[in-house]
Amino acid sequence: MGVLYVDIVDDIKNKILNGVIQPGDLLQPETEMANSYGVSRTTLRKSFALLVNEGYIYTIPGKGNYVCKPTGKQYELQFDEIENLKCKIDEVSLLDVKVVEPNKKLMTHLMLGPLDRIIRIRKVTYCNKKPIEFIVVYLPYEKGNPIVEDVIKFANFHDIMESNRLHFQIKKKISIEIVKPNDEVRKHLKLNEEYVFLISQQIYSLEKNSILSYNEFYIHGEHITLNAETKI
Amino acid sequence: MGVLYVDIVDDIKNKILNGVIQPGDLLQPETEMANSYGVSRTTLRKSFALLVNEGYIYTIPGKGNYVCKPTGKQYELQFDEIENLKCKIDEVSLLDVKVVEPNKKLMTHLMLGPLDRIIRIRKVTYCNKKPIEFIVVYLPYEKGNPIVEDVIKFANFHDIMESNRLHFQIKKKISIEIVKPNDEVRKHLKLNEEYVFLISQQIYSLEKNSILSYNEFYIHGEHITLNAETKI
DNA sequence: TAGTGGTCTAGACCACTTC
DNA sequence: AAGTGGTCTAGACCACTAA
Repeated sequence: MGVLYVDIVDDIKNKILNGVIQPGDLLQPETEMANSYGVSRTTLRKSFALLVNEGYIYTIPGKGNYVCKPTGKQYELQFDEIENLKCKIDEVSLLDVKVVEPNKKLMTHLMLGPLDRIIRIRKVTYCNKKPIEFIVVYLPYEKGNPIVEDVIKFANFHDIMESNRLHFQIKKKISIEIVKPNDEVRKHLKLNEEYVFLISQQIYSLEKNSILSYNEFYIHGEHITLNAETKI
Repeated sequence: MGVLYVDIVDDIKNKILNGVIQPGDLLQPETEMANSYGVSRTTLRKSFALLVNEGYIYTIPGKGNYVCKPTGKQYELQFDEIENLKCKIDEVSLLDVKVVEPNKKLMTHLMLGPLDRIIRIRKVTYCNKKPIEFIVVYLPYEKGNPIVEDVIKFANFHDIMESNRLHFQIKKKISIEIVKPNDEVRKHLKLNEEYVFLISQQIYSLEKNSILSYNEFYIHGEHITLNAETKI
């Protein structure tokens, strides 16, 4: 007896849960169902929009609305190279900034050719005076690229984006692995035989349809836990 | 010149990107903005619904619509204990099924007391005849719990849910860590000194407001990469 | 051609915030 | 009391799917 469209959503959810409607089933036409609920088609469609959004049903124009088959594999993960660390950061220190030639991996991740040049920025994050994260940022070399300065100035990419009004126009992908770090990484993180989390991140500009940055975060396993949960 | 509400969405996105509207800004009232676009308030509200959904604006009833400050930390992650593995599974072998007493960790994760009993099911996943994943499933002990059989029968939880019509009524949380496995895990995975991914998973029943299961997946680092990306 | 969902309108009433 | 967003209606026209 609350809001109509919510009541309808709940009712349809229940019908799905109780097996009255099965995954794959075709629902009644909108007009018909609106009548049987005693609401306007507009209101019913608002309910359907919610159900689609939450993954309960899907629509094929000209055909009808169908009950989804459940997947339940989709999780939401929050990741920020600074805030996700378990401990409080003392310092993010800049190691070096250098123009490098691309190897195969970088050419792939930054979508560049062998003649392009890349700016590499390396940082180490300290926590209780111990190095726990080794960050490598690769940027396509462009004369006077303002992002380079920002990468040096700001600790995390989030702050860079906020400062730059690139805001909504970017897409990021990450992949999470365990790796045995090479000597370089081991030296900077003062590790012996431990394995580390490697989170590689690609940042796309939707506007220019190019890759803004490829980053690698090597994180001491003890200092990070990633948490994720399914939505609704 | 396409669909009206999409054009409006694009226009507002552009205004945000070009700084014409800034994060935190209050937008014109809906009625007013509908007039200036020359559309009905209903259509304008459809545009706003999309912008809210994609994280561009948010609404405070009685006050107005505001431009969001960007976060860009939210990723979507797909996880399934079987399908995410890099290699093809030969076999999922059942090690044992046992009623165990809860330790502190289990009491927390399953929200049980010290007198409750827990069913523990352990499995090993093989790939090219090598063990690569060690699975431990903990279920609250209930007489004739049908899930126990399903856990034994099905390889992954997804299939169990599909078989059980619990479908949409569950919520899952995972946390991802690197751990140095104990002797037990090391034995089953035939490991020496390697570290492993530990993915712990809690499965909630929204219906009964209880925890259906607590699972641990120990996965050989070489055989899994988790991928996630920001939405939109 | 008939049926389906997709878009859009103009107007009504409500609850909430602000003054 | 005035202004805001939240809900809801009844009806119109369109594009697509299917027989």
